[in-house]
Amino acid sequence: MLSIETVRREPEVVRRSLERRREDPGVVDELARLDAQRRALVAELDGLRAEANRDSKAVGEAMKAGDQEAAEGQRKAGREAGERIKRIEAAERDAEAKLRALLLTVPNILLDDVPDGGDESANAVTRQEGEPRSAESYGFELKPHWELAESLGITDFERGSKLAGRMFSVLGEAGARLQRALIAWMLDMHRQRHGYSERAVPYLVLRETMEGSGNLPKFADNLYHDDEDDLWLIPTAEVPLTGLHRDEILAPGTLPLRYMAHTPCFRREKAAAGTQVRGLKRLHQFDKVEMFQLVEPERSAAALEDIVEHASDVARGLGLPFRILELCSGDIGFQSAKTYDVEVWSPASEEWLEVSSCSNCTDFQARRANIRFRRKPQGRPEYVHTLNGSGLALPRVIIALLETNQQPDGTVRLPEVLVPYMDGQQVLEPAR
RNA sequence: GGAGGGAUGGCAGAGCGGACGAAUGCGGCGGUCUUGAAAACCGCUGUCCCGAGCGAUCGGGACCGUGGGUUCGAAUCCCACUCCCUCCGCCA
Repeated sequence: MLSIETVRREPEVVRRSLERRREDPGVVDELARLDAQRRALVAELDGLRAEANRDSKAVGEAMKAGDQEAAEGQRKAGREAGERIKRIEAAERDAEAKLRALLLTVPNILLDDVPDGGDESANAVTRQEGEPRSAESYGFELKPHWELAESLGITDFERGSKLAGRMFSVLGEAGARLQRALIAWMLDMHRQRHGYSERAVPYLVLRETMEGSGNLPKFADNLYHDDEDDLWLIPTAEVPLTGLHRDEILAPGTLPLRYMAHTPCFRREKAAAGTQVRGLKRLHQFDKVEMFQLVEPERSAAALEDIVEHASDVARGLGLPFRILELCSGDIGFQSAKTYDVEVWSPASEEWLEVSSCSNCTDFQARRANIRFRRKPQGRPEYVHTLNGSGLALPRVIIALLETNQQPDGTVRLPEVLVPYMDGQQVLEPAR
């Protein structure tokens, strides 16, 4: 959520950011109108309440003085003021609710250094590591991951669909073990080398928690929801991790905070309904390791670079060629002020797969979730900046791993770092 | 699911319907003392909104789990809800 003060004082900044996102800047005027309306009501209300407070006090004094007549007069005045207050209060509440509802739909203000562009074609490749090999260079016919995964016992899509419908999978023994190894290795790396503290969080959260991270009210369509208890299935661990310090004022010296969590992620993928995506590339439920940071505002730009590096370390450690994309203004998500994507190479389909999206959400989520900090014990509270990044999304890592390391006989070599996590196993072999 | 108890400032913990943004203690900050530290003593110490000022700050308003109600006036009375604790039942 933007600060209404920003909208009031620097409307042109907000407008320019919306234009760069290819969104309608008209909301800015509507916000200004609602804000002015609300402030006028607040001023009137405060005046009336001051008056009513004086009346009440006068009743007490008159009674103490034994002047029943004066007390009754003041009592009547207070009663009348109370009635007016009730009316204005209702109007003020209404104005405030309207303002907030609209404010909740406005995306974060982009950082200045975000490259301009309308869609993903304008995203800039900032760096690449490892050579993305062509399918041809392997010297044998590469199998696409969905074939490898089925033959190696990584996936069992038929049974996945039987259990839960389309875009769900069952991981077979090899897949389940491989995923568990990857998760454990990633978490260990982020803890030991990058200083993240692990959390195990709820996968179902309250509406307020979803609002805090920015997923509601705007993106309800993409979320699974339990009507009976109004609980929402998380689309990413970013949601509960953002909620962790909701309504808190962090003491001096607390920041920066680095959290990570492994969770399943649930996405309705409504937009993808009807599109043909094979295998593990797009699922309604997938596992992910998520990194999350809370930092002082002046440190968030550097922290974003750090997170990208932490995500890169995962791809690097697995020996997967990857590249970093700097998203352009039109492609950046709602909560984010600046985003980098990390993509790994899929040699069989010869395409880059997004395995991580690293975002600096500045104070946007902190404001919604009301997460503040103090620089000094008696200092004024300020909003923190929040950042998140996948580290990494598991199904697509598995895709790249299988395709990149496959051998002519249909087996797949495992990266060295995973061997200890796989009980010494070095090669995945077709299940019989 | 049933019965009972509770929710007050960073923490602990008081609070006859008016003088309560709220005693007291602890903690924190600043100071006195000290070579330094501790102890002792003194002072300060919540958040948000509106308005004024470049600003230190000042004026007004709101907030004692949340939402409603009674009243001229609610931390205090009434109702509903949420969460926590204890006991019973059920359960991985």
